[in-house]
Amino acid sequence: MTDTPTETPDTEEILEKVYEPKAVETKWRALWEEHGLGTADAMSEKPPFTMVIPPPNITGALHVGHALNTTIQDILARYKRMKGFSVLWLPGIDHAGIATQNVVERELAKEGIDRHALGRDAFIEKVWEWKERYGSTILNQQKRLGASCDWTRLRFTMDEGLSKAVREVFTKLYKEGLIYRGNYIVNWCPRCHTALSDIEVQFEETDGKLYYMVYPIVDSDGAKGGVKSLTVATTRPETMLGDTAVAVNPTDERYMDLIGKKIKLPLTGREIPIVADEHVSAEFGTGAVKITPAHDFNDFEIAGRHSLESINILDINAVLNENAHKYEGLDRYAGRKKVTEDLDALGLLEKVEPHKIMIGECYRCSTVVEPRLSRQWFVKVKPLAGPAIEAVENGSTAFVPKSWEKTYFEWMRNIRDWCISRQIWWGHRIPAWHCEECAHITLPDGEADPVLCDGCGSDKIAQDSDVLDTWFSSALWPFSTLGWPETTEDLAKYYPTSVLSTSFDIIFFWVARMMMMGLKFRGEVPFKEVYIHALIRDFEGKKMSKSKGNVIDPLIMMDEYGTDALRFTLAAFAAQGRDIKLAEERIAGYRNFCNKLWNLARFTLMNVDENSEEAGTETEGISLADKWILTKFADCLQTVEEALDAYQFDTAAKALYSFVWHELCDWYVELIKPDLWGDNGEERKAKTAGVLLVVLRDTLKLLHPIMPFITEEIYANLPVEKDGRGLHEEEFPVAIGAYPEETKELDSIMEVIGAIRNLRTENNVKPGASVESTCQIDGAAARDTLQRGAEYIERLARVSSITVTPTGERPLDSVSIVVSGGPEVFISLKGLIDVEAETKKIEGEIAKEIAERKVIEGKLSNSSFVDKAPEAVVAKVRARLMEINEKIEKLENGLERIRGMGK
RNA sequence: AGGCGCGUAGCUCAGUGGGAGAGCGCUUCCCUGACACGGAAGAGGUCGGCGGUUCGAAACCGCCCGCGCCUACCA
Repeated sequence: MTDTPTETPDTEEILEKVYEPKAVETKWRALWEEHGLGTADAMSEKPPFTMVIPPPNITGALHVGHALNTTIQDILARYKRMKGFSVLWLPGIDHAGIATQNVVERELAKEGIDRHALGRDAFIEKVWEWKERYGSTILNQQKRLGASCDWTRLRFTMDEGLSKAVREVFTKLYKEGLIYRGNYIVNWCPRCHTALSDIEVQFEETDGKLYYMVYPIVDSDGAKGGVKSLTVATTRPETMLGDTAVAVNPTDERYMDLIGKKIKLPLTGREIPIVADEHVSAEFGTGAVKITPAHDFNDFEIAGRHSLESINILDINAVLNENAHKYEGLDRYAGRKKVTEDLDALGLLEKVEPHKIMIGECYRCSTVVEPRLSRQWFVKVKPLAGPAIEAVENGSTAFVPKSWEKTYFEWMRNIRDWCISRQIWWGHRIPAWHCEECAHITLPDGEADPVLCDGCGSDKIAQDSDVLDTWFSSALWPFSTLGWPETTEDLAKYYPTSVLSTSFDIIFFWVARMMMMGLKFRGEVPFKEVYIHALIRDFEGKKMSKSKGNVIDPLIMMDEYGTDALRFTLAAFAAQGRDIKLAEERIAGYRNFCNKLWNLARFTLMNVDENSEEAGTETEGISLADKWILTKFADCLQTVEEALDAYQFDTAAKALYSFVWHELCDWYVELIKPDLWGDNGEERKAKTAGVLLVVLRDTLKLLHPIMPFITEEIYANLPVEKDGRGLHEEEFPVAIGAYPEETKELDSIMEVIGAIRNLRTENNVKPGASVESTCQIDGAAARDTLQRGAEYIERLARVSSITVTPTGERPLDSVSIVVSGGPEVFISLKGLIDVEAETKKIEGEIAKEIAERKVIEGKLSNSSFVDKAPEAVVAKVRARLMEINEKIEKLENGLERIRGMGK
């Protein structure tokens, strides 16, 4: 390939022809870590910028939602670092109690081991072993994305420090009466064998049935009209075994006389009362509701109001228990079948109708949850929610986009007590000790576990066997990770955090709870802003899920297209307030962009040397094209900066894309090639090479937060002063200069180039052939501009000669285009003109312009427009009218001449 | 049922009171000394519908239609 080794090295030796991300990414990941890129310095004088990563589930693997959120945070972290902040981006993972326990139990099951046989301590040891082996998977995947977290401050919710925070918070809340224990109905997962909080249940609309069951009334003779029975409607007939009442609305005339009477419950023979309750809707079903307090949330509340008994008919597996008598041992669905069959046989099943119902499923294992009565720990949330609501109302914490505040308020204002106990082993064990002798609950005072009962002094106390909801520890994340409850430098420097980036579905689980805990225990909001990013869906707008098989795996995408391409895609689609429909072609498109940038760098390296940077920094004597690109760069810089400050990642990405591809590559590089080849002297060559280098250097800085790998690699190859710094350590660039007048000039020259190119294509001129061109325009200044651009026009439009004249005779054998507000542009075709086509084209043009003129004239003849619209607008419209008139005149002249040629 | 959001070029989406835009796809031509993961030139839209406000509406307001999501105790 290289045959002239004595000359400047062949470009192939500098950079590959096509960008190959793999090696570059591996190299820079290692170097960044070596350089301590993300390591924060709490002693720094710089202002702090803090983010805590939403800790991913330790059992998880990176999905495209993580990839988006990690990318967003990394863009912010790198941007803020370059802007001079002391950035702490703190990474971590949560212990995911239920999910992790499930995973480890499944592993053990393969070896035929049950956790109960193993025992609690041994099992937990197994979980830690598992964590050591697999727990870093997702962290490594985040590193692969380029995440510039402070990996020296990595935290895990089960760390000693964080566990200390959990115990401190639990104890304090209990002592203040904000944590209590009680027997309530909760969501129960019959597969995970634990209680779940309200929001851990996901509702799915399902095709269910509404069963109408006949309940005989005891002593019906006394009732008016001799009513002998009552029909109730239910979606869960099997629960009738646990019915303890039937309720009707007190104002429902159909049933008024029955209130206070009794039902003889079929199949069991129990007698239960008919009660009146406001909650019952007379319109739905039959207006009479069976009440099963142990297995329905509403029924539980109604039971409370009427002091009804609760009969639990299901065990922890949702299998009917001894209270279900002869149905004992059937699971809930088999029980349903048998109960309905038996009722039907007795003639007590009136009818069955199809009915849509919302069924709750466990968010970890999708098993249908069972409302179940049990003793659990709860956080009394209302007193904590108040300040958390206020903090958002008064702007201490702001949501971006703001519309999410409504969701937050909605939930916070209707919040119910939070069930925090879980009947599993993996997690923070509840720091409460029960006394065998007096039933008193003893809490630790300090770090040591209590040994004696606070109440009676007995030493027969045992720690509660439940663990806390994982989200309980997550709620402390913004301050527990900084060292709380110790007083630390990190806490002083970096709390409250600056922004939390997360997805909307986590507002309830996490954001709201962090707000409550942060305010309660730090007296300050945990973050000043909450950026709610988009949800990623597949190309059809469906939620991605493994079962649908429509997931886009970010790891595969990184393999195939490069990490920068994936990151850029995610940024470019991260418009606020809208879901992202992601398709693989998008990523391929931005892979091409990476390659474009790469080749721009190759081109630059071929044309610059170690003196170029200095030459480019001094703007004296630079060319029209140089001034143009510096101006466009300044515009791009401003757009990117404003966009990133406002979390408009799509705007930033698109501005960069269009600047690099269309302005830098398509125009500037093409314009300056003759300069770089020395056609216009050595001085010009050196100057332009300088501007090219400096613009590329600063463009890399702008791009770096979004595409860290490729920009770092190119930057390392540029002959610019680095002082041993990598791009990630550089400051964000500032504009070198802006030249609006010259930029306008070159823009108008480009329009002429566009016009000539258009004429060439329309008239089938071979791409290689040169043509003669004439530009006619009145006004010396306009002609000067074109004259100054003559070289550019000749080169980029392949014109052999260009003549600039005032408006006048049409050149022989030519076709033309009128540039609005610019010249009439001709190219000569020497007898190759298709007169008919040309005539048609011009006629079409004229028709279009006349139509527009009509609209504009209409505006101007409307006195209220002229009077009321701002002057600038009216002036603009007037100028436009002149432009159009001029254009029409030229077109008409042209048409006349063309017609003459046809004869 | 309530809340939020969306409906702009074939597809994905910007635009949010004064001349309809981008990317991808498509058509035609071109391997010109950074790049075919490329270059040049094009075609393509009653801005969901109907009313209203305004000199002026894709944008603001109201209603309607369609779609999505979240919340909810109609069993």
